[in-house]
Amino acid sequence: MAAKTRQKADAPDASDRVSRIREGVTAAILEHRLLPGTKLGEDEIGEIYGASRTLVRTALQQLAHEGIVNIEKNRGAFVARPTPADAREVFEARRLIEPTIVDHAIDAVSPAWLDRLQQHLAEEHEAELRGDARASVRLSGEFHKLVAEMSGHSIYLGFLKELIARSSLIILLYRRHDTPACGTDHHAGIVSAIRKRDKQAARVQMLSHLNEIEAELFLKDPAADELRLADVLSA
Amino acid sequence: MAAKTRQKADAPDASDRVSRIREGVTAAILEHRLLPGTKLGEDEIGEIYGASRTLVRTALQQLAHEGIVNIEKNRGAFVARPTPADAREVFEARRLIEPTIVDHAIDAVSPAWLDRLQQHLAEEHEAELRGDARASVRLSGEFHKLVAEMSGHSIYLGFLKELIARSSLIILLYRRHDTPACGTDHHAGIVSAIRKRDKQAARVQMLSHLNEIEAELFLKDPAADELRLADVLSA
DNA sequence: TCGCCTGTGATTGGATACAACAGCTCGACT
DNA sequence: AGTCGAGCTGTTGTATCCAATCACAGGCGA
Repeated sequence: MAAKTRQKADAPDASDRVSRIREGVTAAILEHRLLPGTKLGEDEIGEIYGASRTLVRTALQQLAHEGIVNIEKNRGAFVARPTPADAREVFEARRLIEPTIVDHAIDAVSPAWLDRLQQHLAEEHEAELRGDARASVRLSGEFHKLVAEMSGHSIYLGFLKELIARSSLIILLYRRHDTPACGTDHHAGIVSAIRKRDKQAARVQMLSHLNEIEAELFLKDPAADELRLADVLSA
Repeated sequence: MAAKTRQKADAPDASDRVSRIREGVTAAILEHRLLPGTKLGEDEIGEIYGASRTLVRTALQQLAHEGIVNIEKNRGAFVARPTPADAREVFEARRLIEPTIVDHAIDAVSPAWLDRLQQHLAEEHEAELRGDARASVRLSGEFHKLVAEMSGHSIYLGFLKELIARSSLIILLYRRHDTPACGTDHHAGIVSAIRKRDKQAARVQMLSHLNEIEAELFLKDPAADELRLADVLSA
């Protein structure tokens, strides 16, 4: 079963130190332990991971390319703060790509994959039951990545990883209520459609799932804190 | 007219040295002056651009993320050699994304943009007339990027840049005939549809354009040289 | 008191020095 | 003669060092 993990140059399991840093910081951002705008000092991170600035810099540059970190020249790296316009772009792209991804996933369906999906649903359910919001956020994103892996389409997978990472930041910034009951049921529905190999249903469910997530956002343009302040003062 | 170039953090014109290296190498790859599999030594490139290995490494890492360079641990960077499977993925992704992009481009149409498109067509035509294959390859890719810029959708633009870069490598590797008359007429047709704001026609033309490009490829699996050798020896 | 200016500390940008690894040559042994 | 192995060479990986830049604080002048 572990034979499915490919050992390509991409290094998905990431045994090297740069990947450890990258994944550590990514996890912290995606689990909302690091808020948008937070300064990511090189020495600071380096000390945490016991690495020199060289490696930290490499990791931060990769994260910048993925869009979850902004690097400002001579100022440093900060957790990205996506604008509402960014948010709309991200979700539009997801609505375009993800239905196609489930389509491919259904072509690749196998008992082993169904098991993995089912197991993932169980994990999500469990995290939600014990009220672990951080794990819920992470697992929710990983569900989509799992489907993309299943599709076997490495380019879509790469794109989706970026979109998921950004989505997590966006949800943190623009969500109305903090009800973490975002999409476990939806995910179950999608898995069910995949199991039945019903492409049409899978596409539709994926699409409506994404629409619901976006509908729960409050994408008003001056949403950033400093702009809200300006609003108040002008009143 | 130059006022349209935005000076965002993204740095599209790229005055810094890393970008100079990245764009130099990219151009060399996309214009087929550097063939797939070519070793890109750090000192070598550094000497060419008068930069230290630090900057070269940064540039190479970015290119690796874009998928046109492979970095093998402790071995160095090489011009990527996309497999036929990669090629199919790239074109499938383009068929998914680019029709949507022209759609958005039509929403953003303006006299200034139409001028730019028209001017680009003229450049492509001229390059083709004087038989400048390298310029033709480059301009052909830039046409698609121009449409993506016009759409104003920065995520699609980023994705497309990657796809275009990979496409150029793929075309180099798998093209049947070297007739450079690939798509200038198609591009003109697409521009015409954009000018008429005919989304349906634009989508259809973009799609058939991509299909024709892919149809001209010979995507047989053991296409790499070393595999052909194995084939011969087993016969 | 407010605003500007400059000095100082901290942080990043880039280059260089050192360590680790891969590939190759040459030689010895079978 | 062929093969295996040790050492050598050149390249990459990582750490550290110096320079450049920014942010802030304190002082000076209006």
